[in-house]
Amino acid sequence: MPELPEVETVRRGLAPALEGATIVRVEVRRKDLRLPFPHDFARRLTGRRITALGRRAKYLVAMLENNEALVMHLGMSGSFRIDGTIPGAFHRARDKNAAHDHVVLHLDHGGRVVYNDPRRFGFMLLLNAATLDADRHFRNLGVEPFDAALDANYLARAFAGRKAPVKALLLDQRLIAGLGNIYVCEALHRAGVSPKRTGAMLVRADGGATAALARLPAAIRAVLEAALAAGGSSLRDHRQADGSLGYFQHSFRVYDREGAACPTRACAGTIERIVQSGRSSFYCPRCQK
DNA sequence: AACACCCCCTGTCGGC
DNA sequence: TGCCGACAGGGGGTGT
Repeated sequence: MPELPEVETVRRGLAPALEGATIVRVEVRRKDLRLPFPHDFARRLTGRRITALGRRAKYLVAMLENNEALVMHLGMSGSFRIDGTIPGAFHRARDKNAAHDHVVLHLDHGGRVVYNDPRRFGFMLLLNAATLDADRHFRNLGVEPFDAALDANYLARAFAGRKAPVKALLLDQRLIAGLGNIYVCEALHRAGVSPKRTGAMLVRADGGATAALARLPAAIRAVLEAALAAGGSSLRDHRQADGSLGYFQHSFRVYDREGAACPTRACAGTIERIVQSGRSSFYCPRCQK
């Protein structure tokens, strides 16, 4: 499911259940997800206290007292739910898709955090917290969208000479970490930039950002902020850890709206769907140039 | 290097 | 109703 707003919403939902809690038992119900579970996964988690739950890009990072970090990626269909009695947290009943409950963390306060992932594109890692940034999953990650380092100059340098379409470049986690297909489509629409434009086309001959490129950082942050305020987007009934449904999908301007009228004021365009690097792009050919 | 394509896996939906 | 192909919020590997 998740892009940055969804992962961050999951983090906020799980934090009351995990931070300060000690893992007393771990159930691992299969040998792997997208990747094999780390060696001695359950044993290495058992008895450990979680000091903080953070996020980097689309990764959740649970810091353990013993200087290891439990890194969790939700892939396309991963979700967490909280079972049992946890002060300050919401709970929801187990659903019928319990067949895809792959990991259960039993915590010392009596509650459980359950990882469910039908497609199993998610994965978990146990890494040395001190050298997390050097791990192959982290070392190439680009700037966080809310970091001030994401500005017109950064994009101009990153896009210069690139023949790939801006759609693909914004999806590249090595440039900006945390964007996915939905929010790239939405940000491009807000900035009035066609997903088909190449990186190089958005950079001036002198290496500076074009006006269109300069609109992107604010457009990215605006859509992410709005999505965070809505608790993320819920597709196919995906629920947040607290059982609630994010509702930003009702605010999509282009994503999954092929054939609909462009919502831009005074634009008479119609949203189209095209495929770029194997993934759908939704945009308005009229107001995105 | 940079880019396009394929794969992992399961579920759902639209068309016939 | 059932079957079948297309497609889905990600990311990593491979080949050109």
